[in-house]
Amino acid sequence: MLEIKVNPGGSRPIYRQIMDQVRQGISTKKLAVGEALPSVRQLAESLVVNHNTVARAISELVRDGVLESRHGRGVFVAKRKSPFSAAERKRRFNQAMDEFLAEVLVLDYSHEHIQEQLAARLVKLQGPAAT
Amino acid sequence: MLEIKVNPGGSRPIYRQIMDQVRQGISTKKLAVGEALPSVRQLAESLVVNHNTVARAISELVRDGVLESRHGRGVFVAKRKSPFSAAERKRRFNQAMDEFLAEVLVLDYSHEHIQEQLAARLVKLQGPAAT
Amino acid sequence: MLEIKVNPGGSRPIYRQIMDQVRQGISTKKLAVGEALPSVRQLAESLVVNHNTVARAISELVRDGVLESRHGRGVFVAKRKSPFSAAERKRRFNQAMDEFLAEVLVLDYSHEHIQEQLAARLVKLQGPAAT
Amino acid sequence: MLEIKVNPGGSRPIYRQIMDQVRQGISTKKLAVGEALPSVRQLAESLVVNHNTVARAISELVRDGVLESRHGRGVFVAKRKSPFSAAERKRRFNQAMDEFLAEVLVLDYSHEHIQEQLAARLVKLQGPAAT
DNA sequence: GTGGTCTAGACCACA
DNA sequence: GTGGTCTAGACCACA
Repeated sequence: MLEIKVNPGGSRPIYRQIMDQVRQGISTKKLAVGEALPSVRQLAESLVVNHNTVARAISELVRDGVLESRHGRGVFVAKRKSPFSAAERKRRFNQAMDEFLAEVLVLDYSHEHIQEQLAARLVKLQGPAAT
Repeated sequence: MLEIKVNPGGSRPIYRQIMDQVRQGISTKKLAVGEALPSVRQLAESLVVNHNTVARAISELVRDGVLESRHGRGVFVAKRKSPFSAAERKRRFNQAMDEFLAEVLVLDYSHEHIQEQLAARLVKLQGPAAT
Repeated sequence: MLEIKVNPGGSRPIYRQIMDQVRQGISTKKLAVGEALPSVRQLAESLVVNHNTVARAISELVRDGVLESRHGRGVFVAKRKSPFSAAERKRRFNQAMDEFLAEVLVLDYSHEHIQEQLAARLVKLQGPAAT
Repeated sequence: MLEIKVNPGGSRPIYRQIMDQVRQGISTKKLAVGEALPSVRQLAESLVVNHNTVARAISELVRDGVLESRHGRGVFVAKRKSPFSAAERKRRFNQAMDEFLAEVLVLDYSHEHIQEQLAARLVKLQGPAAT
């Protein structure tokens, strides 16, 4: 069961926060392939958010091939991989990197610190599974 | 003289691009403390950008204490240090990292690849300095 | 200037009808690369449709790389090509073909007729330009 | 005996998949006029599908005059011809073509490729018949 | 019950 | 002015 939390004040739109957390849930195996998500209305209620907002997050994840929707039945974690071409993946990667660096370089952290923090995060993602 | 470039296509707002580059110019000493910035109009013209957009960037930097405005004389680099509190820096850093990872993890790159790319980027930033 | 018409009764959702017509406008060169679209609100008014519906169509076209949005300025026809991998394009093509055939075979047209109709449509798309 | 297969993952509703296959069974004489269909419950079980879904498909086919229900006896293939008016057939055909082209044209395939693929598909359909 | 679409209307961010 | 997000609430389609 995936736990999602949403911060309505933040600068990141709510529907994106939901998308991010679903994707992270999948990356970290908290959500297994084929598993069903809570229904749109249930999620909306538990997040105290309008159902349209949840629906938007989910429908974009479906378009990205991360989820699969079966009308009348529910939404499931898809098995498909990234539907994007290598060029598009690179483009998105670079853009994300650009924005990250723009945001972070301004904060005057050392390059080492930035790299260590990234490494620490990635390790945490691989998970408590590792003993 | 600081060279600023602006990418109107990107998803990053133009006024933020300007702010970031001014801040980086100061960090990297391309802009010295006490140095004057070009006027809003000049900047706007050279960047091919609405002058309101430049004005907004400048006024937020003044508000943050990065720049100082002397009425009728122009805008100057302030002598204050990092304008963020430690807590604020950390918060910003973590948020930027969250967003970066959310974007990038779905692209099916390995963790090693992500780290290498970051390292490569950081090296390039120091780059031309190396003699 | 692109002319769009929408049929609110139809089984195809309005936002998809809009997407289809924008894409066709681009395919048939009625919309040039770099050209601006009418604003979301203007389009909504002329189609007698809520602005959210138009916004949805446009935002999905942006995600598909067909359009480019510049905040505060407008929406423009992008120059990017299909961002999808070859496998994904094939998958989408086959799915569209499946649905087309399922819909059409039931109507008892001859195979020749189906092919001729397709050919006729494709010719028409290339346009009145050909003399 | 007609073999029906249903793909629950696809975007096409299950009840429509069933309807289409019954119709095609009749066109291709796999289902003879007057022949009985399996009961709703049997069909539902063999397709691993909710019986309401099967019931819906059948009842719409009855409404369209493709099948005939004889109370207490079962459901039979009716002797009527194509249940669509010429105008209705044309309308459906054109709409299916519109949607197909809308999906497919953005995928950057050449017109030739699209036509070849269609031809190949149609050949395969006649296929196994060829002795 | 579950997903999908749409309107009306508000409010924010950017140029 | 222009795009973007969100809520409240309705109604439809599917299983």
